[in-house]
Parts: sequence; C-alpha cells; structure tokens
Amino acid sequence: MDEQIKNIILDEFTKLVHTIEGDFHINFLKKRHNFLLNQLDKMMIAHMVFVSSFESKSGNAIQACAKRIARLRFGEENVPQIVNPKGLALPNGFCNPKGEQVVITNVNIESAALHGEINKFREEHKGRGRGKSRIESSVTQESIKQLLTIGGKYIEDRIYIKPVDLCFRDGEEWNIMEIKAGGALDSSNAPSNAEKLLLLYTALQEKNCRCYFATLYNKDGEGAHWNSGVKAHLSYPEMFLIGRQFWERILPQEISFRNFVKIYKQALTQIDLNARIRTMISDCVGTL
DNA sequence: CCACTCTAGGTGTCTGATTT
DNA sequence: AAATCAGACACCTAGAGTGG
Repeated sequence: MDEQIKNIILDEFTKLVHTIEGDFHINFLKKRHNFLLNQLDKMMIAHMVFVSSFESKSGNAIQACAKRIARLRFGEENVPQIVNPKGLALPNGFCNPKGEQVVITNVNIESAALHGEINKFREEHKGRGRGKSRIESSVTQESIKQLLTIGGKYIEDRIYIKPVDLCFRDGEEWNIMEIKAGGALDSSNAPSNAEKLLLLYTALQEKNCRCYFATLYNKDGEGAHWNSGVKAHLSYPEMFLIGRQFWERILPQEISFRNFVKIYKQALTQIDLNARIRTMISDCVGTL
C-alpha cells in the first residue's frame, strides 16, 4: 500500500516538474517587466519565479494525488470521474478532456436566480462580530439541506456539468470537498469558494451528502487552531477538514498522516526535486 | 496567436477586543 | 495602560481554457 501511494505521488509530481521546467524560461523573462523586482540579482528573481510557479501548479498535482488515493480506500466505483448518482443520460459523445472530476446534474446551475438564492442563503447565515459577541456561521451540514429544495425548483430537461475538487461515496454517504493548500483565502475569494461548494451540493441533489472545505496542511501548524476568512461562511469545525483530518479521511486506514508525509518526502527525494530545480535555475540564469 | 476569464497559489496591514 | 491576538479587508502572479 505504501508503494502504491508513493507511485501516485511520483507520477503526478514528475509531470509537475516537467511542466515547471518547460515554462520556467518564459516566466523568468516576464519578470523583467516588473521594475519593483528587476534590480535584484538574477538568482533571487529566479527563485521567486520558481516559488510562484510551483505553488500555482502543485495545487493541481496534489489534487490529482488525493483523488487517486481516495480510490485506494473507497474503490474506483466510489470515486467516479463522472459523478452522476441520478444516472442522467449524458450527451452523445460526451468526454472529459481535462481529466478532472465532474458532477452531472439537471439542476440549472447557470441560473442567475439560483446563484442569487445560494448567495442569499450564505449571506443570511454568515458569521459576524468579534470576541464574545461573535456569532458563528450557521451554514451547517443540517442547514444546507434546505438548498436541496431550492435546487429542486431549477431542475430542467437538460444536463449541466460542473467540475469538483473531490467527490466520493463513503458507504451510503456522498462527500463533496473543496480543497485548498493552506486555505488562507482572501476576503474576496472566501465567499465565492463557499458558494461553489454549496452550488455543487445543490446540484448533486442527494440527501445523504456532506460538504467540506478541506486543506492539505494546517497553515498554523498541525493541530493548531485554524483561522481563515472562510470560517465566516461555513460553520467551523463541522464543515472543515484541516490538514491531518483531510488526509486521514481519504487515506487507506492503515496509513497514518505521519506515514503519508514520510511517503511524500521519499517520493520527492526520489524525483530529486531540489537538485533538478537548482540545475534548472542555474541553466536559465547562466544563459542570460 | 492574443485577449480574456476563471481558478490556482501566496502574503500584508489595520483595528478593536481581550488579556496581562 | 500596554501588549497581544483574532478577524476583516486587501493585493499579486501563474496556469488552463476559449473564442475571435
């Protein structure tokens, strides 16, 4: 099992390193136009370029890993590429080119009126205030059930498709997850991320379904109290899976979070990420 | 091929409530 | 009263897809 997980990480991160190497030269040159930075030495700028690129790309890579790991635990059939619990008829020749997981629904998720209702729901249940007078968000696993009724009004005789970060069936229960790396979303991103999760829930139209805002790690340290703007829009902690909680939810039960982190480190050592990035940077800077 | 849009990731500053 | 902390609000760059 350890070996299977390691191979998944090797696979996804090898792809990642190739795309970073492919894009690096152009990203580096683009930085020349930023006069705030271009008096710094080239090495320094090159490192900045790498960080930006890695952070942006690695989210997709780890999301792909998470999906494949969940399949080890729950089985292929419970982590379908195309989530279609109602068995809706797919359009002829439907294919999913990007390889991401999608939800199939007949709820009109493009309807401005539906978006309005979801926005209203989130806004009315928003947490507010500080300190002792703080009122937490009342968007809970229970209160979101009313979105099913709301969504029912928008069912149409056609198919809509919506990408989802991770969606799987765990026994009788569906789980929808919006995954972020550290989850420190800014205040203008937080509401839209919460609404995306609620929209997916509304689209799925399943009573036995839970929604989670998940992060790959706890940005304040594993086990630490977690804070972010998203907490104003989803009830904490029941709608959240932070760091270890997230991984232990999808990892096969015999693999602990600690063990997983170890496997990840081994995989990246095997790819020799550090040395490859160093070589990439010095090659690029050296040609200028 | 370029412009545009959406999503991915990140960090910083300020203020009032709470604690010391 | 000073120090600390949590919450609110804010900005930047990269990548993928799409349509002209």
